[in-house]
Amino acid sequence: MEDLKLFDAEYKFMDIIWELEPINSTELTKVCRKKLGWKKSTTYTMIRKLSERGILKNENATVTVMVKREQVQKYESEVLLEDKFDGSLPIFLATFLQDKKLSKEEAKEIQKMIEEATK
Amino acid sequence: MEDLKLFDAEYKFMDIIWELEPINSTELTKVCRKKLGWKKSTTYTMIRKLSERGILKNENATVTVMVKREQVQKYESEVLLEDKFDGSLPIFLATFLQDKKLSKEEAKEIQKMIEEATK
DNA sequence: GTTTTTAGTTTATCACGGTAAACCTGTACT
DNA sequence: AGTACAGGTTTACCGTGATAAACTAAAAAC
Repeated sequence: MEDLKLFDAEYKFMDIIWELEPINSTELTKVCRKKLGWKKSTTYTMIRKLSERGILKNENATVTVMVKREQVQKYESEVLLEDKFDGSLPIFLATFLQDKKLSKEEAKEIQKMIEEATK
Repeated sequence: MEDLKLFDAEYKFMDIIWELEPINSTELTKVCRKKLGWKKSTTYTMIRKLSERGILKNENATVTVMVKREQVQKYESEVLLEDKFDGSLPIFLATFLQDKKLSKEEAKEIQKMIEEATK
């Protein structure tokens, strides 16, 4: 699979694209100038690098994504769990929930998801 | 609070220390040489940088940690959730659990933790 | 008393992520 | 014909994380 690891600047950039795609590339340079303070060439460099990796596509001056936000989120979660928590969701939760309180709604939502993921 | 963000090399290094601390610094250079392929000076550079940040301590040639593994794990989890999932545990879980199955034991464990974190 | 080892510090190199200047080509407008 | 702008590419600089060479000083071993 393509490498879904996004560096910080790449992620900030993708965040904009996920929100606005499909978007004209010149328009995108303007948004990035405003939101990230980037020069035009910086945006085009990013576009090129990310298309080389199959993360997005630039055709006829229109930028569209090849990889959905969720795929990246999932990938990042799995890497974190794998690297830092021995791949164990219970261990992750035990650590994460320390000193935290959940609302009844959140708890219910989660219980339901857990049930549905149980074989 | 001190900055708990650890870079990749720092984390690999801390992994060793969390396992072996308290450990003599010369001994540590040998372990790092073996497990990470590092030269002695690299290990000492790491020791110095991490002690400047209050992550560990080196006294009388004995290295001990000031920050437990769990604190870093928790910090990293919170940053990921905050940055990538809008700080929402349900959203995180919905994404993470896609195409995943949990064993009955895992599910039970998790249900219990959720209950206990509910006010 | 000389060599070896321990326990570091100072200083430097290198790779790479982040950012951009400079340049180029085509097209639309005047 | 000349200017303006869209839509890029080529090339490069800069900061910093990762790694280490070279040097030092004290203690231990011989």
